[in-house]
Amino acid sequence: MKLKSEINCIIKEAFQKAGIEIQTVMVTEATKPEFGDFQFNGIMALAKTLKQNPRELAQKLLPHIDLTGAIAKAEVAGPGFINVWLHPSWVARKCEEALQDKRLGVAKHENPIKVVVDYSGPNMAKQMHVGHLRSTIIGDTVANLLVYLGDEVIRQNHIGDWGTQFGMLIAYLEEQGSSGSGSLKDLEQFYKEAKVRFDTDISFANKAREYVVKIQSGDQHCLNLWQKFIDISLGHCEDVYGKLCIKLTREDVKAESFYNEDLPNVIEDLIAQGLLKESDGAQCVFLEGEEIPVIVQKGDGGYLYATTDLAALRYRANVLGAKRICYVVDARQSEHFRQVFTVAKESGFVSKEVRLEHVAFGTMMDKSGRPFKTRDGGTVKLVDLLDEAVIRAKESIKDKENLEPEELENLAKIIGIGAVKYADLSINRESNYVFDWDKMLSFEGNTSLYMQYAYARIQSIFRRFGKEIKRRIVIGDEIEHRLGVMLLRFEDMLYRAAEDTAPHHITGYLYELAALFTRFYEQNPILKEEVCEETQMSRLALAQLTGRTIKEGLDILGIEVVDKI
RNA sequence: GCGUUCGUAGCUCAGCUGGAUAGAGCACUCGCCUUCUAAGCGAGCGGUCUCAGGUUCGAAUCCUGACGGACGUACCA
Repeated sequence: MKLKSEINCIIKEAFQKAGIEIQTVMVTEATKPEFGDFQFNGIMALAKTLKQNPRELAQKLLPHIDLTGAIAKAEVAGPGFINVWLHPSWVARKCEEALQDKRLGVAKHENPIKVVVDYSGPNMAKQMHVGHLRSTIIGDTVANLLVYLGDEVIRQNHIGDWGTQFGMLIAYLEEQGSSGSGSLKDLEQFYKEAKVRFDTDISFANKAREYVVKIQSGDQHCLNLWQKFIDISLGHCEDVYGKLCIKLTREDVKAESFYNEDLPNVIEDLIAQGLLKESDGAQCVFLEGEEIPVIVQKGDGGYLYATTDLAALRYRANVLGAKRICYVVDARQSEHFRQVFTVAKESGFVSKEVRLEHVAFGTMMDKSGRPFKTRDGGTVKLVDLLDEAVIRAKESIKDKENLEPEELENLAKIIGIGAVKYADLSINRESNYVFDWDKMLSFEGNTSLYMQYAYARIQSIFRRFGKEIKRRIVIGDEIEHRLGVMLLRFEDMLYRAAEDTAPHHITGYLYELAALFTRFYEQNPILKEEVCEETQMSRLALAQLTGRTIKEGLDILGIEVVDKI
C-alpha cells in the first residue's frame, strides 16, 4: 500500500478542482498525533510563489478535498499547514487487504532493474575480521531489500585473492604438504608462521617470490596450490556467512583475479580514449579540477585496484547488464570511488544512465570511542566476535534452566547474531558506530531483542487462542488507529530505504511499530472474557498483521524471529 | 596545507522536499502485575541543535566564516 501516494493523489485532485496549479504534492507523517495522521506543508511555499496569503490559499483548497475515500477530515492549521485525518474504516479495510496478501500489500517495482550489490569482499590472505562486518551486514540487507522490492539483484563478492603475499602463503602451504590443510584451520596463525619463515629463511623468501612470478605467468602447479589455498580460505568465510545468516554463495564470488585478463585492455582502451597520461613513470588519468590523478598502472607495469575496479565496473554494466551498482565499502574510500566512477563514465566504460553508488559506512568503534581492537591492539576475528555474541546472549536469557540444551543454543544464536546485526543496521550507516555489547543485547530501546520480544508475545496470543481468526478489522480507538496507519506505512518505508540504501529506516520503522503495538497490547485486552467477539477478532487481526510485518522487516535485515522467548 | 565528512539532552542516536512547542532509548525520580510474556507500560527530569553571521514569513536542516573531531591526500587494497 503506497499510502502517501494515495493521499498525495487526493490532494493533487483537490488542487485541480480548485484551479490551482502545483507541481508535486508530498505529504509527510504528522509531527504530532494532535495534527492528524499526515500533514501537507507545501501550501506555504506555493503561497510564496503565487504571492498569496497561505492560510487563504489553504482555505480555498480545503472544500475540494475528497472526504469519501481515505481522508476523513482535513484542517488548516498554523501558518498554512493542512492536517489530514484518515478514515478509521478505510484504514481498517486496507489493513484487512494487507492481511490477505502474502506480501502484506507491498507491490514490486513496476520497472524492475538489474542491480549489482558489491559487498563483504574479504581478503583471502587473512581471516575475516571486524573490518568486514559492516560491509557484509549492510550489503546483505541492501540486497535482500532490493530483491524484496522486485529488482533483479546480482550479489558480488569481490574477494581479494591476488597479490604478492600469496606467493609466501603458497610457498608455505607447499612446504607443509598434506598437513598444510590442517594448519590452515587458523589462517591468522598460518600467515604468521609463513611470515616468520619468509623473514628468517632467505631460500624460502626467494621461493616465495618465485611463486608470485609463477602464478602470474600461469604456471599450472602453482595455480593449483593457489586455488587450493583460496578454497580453504573461502571456506572460512562461508563459516562466518553461515553464522551470520548472510546469503552470499560461491556463485556470487567474482574475485579480483577474475579481471586479470582484462586489465591490459582497460589500459589500452583508456589510451584509445585519450585519457591516459604518463606521470613519474605511472599511467594516470587526470580528472578535471582534481590534483591527484587516478593511477591505473604503476611504473613497474603492475596494475592497481583502480584498474581492477574499472574492469569490474564495465563487466557489471556491460556483461551483467546492471543499471544500478552499489558498492558497500568503508567511507574512507569515498574519494577513490568518486574518481573511479568518474573515469568509468568519461571513458564510456559505463553508460551515463547507470547509477553508480558508493554505499559508504563509518568505522566501528569501541565504547571508549577508539577503533575496535583486541586488548593487545590486534584485529578482532569475526568468528570470535560472533561466538562471543552467542555466549553473551545465552547468559542473558532469563529462564535458561527451563530450556532444553538445543533449544537454548538455538535461541542464543538467534538473539546474539540478531543483536550484532541489528545494532549495526539501526544507525545511520555513514557515521561511525559504537559497538556496545550491553546496549545491543538489551531488551530496551531500539534493539533486535525488543522486536523479537514483541513478536514472541504476539505468537503467544495465537498459541492461546488456537483457532483461525476472521480477518475483520474495526478500528476502535486512537491507539488502534495509529497502529493501523503505521502498518500501512510499511511499503512507503521500504521504498524509501531502498532509494536511500538506508537500512536504518527499516529498523526505525520496526521499532516505532513494535513500541506502538506494545502500548496497544497493554491497553487493549484481546483474549479476556469481557472482550466481545467482534473486538477480539479485530484486535487479533491487528496483532497478526503486526507480527507478520515485524517478521518480514526483520527477514529483510537477515534477522530471525522465535515464537517463544 | 588542501579535500571529504561530522558536531543535536550526561551517554548512544533519530529528525525525510527548509515548517508548528527539536524527538527516542539509556541513566536518574515516581507510578502500574490475583487478568493475553512486567525482559513490559505510563509519568517526570534533562536542549542557547558547537559558535558567529547571512538567505526568509519560517533554519538543527540552505550559504559563508570560525572552532573542535574523524578520515583521505599519486604508484597498498
